[in-house]
Amino acid sequence: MRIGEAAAAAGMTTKTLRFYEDSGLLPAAKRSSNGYRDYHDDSVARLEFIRRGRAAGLALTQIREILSLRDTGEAPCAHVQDLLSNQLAELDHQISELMALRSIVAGLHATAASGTDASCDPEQICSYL
Amino acid sequence: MRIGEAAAAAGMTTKTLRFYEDSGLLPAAKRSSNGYRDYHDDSVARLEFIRRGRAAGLALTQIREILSLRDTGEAPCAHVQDLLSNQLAELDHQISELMALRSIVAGLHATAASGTDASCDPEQICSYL
DNA sequence: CTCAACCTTCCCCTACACTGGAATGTCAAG
DNA sequence: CTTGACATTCCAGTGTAGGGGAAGGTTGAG
Repeated sequence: MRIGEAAAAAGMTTKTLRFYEDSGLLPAAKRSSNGYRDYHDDSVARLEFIRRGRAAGLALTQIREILSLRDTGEAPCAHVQDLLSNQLAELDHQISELMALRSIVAGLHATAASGTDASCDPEQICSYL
Repeated sequence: MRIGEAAAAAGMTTKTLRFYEDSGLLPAAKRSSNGYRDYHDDSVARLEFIRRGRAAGLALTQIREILSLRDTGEAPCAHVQDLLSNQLAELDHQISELMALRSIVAGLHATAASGTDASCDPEQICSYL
C-alpha cells in the first residue's frame, strides 16, 4: 500500500510516516518502480505500536529502543535481556510516577468537588490547588 | 521584593518569572524607581498556584485560563474541576497504555530469560506485533 | 573606587514531535 | 490532454517551557 493509505490505517499523516522513517523508527520503506514507498500490514502494525507508546507518554527515543530490541531478534540473548530489563525498570518507574501524580490530581479533584461556595471565592484562587 | 527574591520564594528562576509575565500569566509587574520589577506576596501566591498547577500536569495555557477567569472576578472552581477531571481521565488512559506496553516488554523479557534458541527466533520475538 | 551581586532588555538556543509549503513527478479518469 | 489526487525531496516553521549569555544599569560592602 502507498504511504497515504498506511498513514490513514494507522491514524497518522504521511508527514509523520516519513518523519518516523527519518528518525529510525521505521526501516526505510521499499519503493515501487515509481519511487513511491510501499508499505505492508507489518508496517501498519508497527505504526500502531508506536501510536500506543506515544499515547502512553513514551518518548520516540524510548519507543525506538523497544523496537530495535524487537528488531535485533538475532542478537545475543544476554544482551537483549539486559536491555529488556532496563526497559522494564524504566516502564515501572514511569508507571509509578504517573500513579503518584494521579493520586495527587484525584485528591485535588475530590477537594474541588466538595467545595462550598465560600471556597470558591475568586479572591482565594482555588486554594485547594 | 525584587524578582530574585520572588523567584526564590516560589521555587523558580527569574527567567521563568519574566517568561510568565510575557506569557500573560502574571500581570506586568510594578517597577521601582530604578526600573526593577517589584513583587508583593500576592505575586508569590500566584506563582505558587502556577507551580502547583504545573505539578498537577496542567499546561500553562490551562493555568492561564483559570487565572484569567479569576481575574475577571469569576470563580473558576467549576472550570478547574473540569480540567482536573480531564487530567484524571488522561492520566488513567496513559497509565493503562503504559501497563499494556509493560506486559508486552515483560513477555519479551521472560522469553529471553528462558534462554532457548527459540527465544532468539526473530519470528517469535516479533510475534506480539 | 572598585567589586560582586543584583537587575534590565535583547536575541538566540534547546529538545521534542511534528507540520507547512515549494517545486516536481506519477498516474487514473474524463 | 488535461485535471486532480496522489507521491517525492528539501527546507523551514510551529508550539511548549523555558535556558544562555551579551551588554549594560544599580546598589551595598569593603
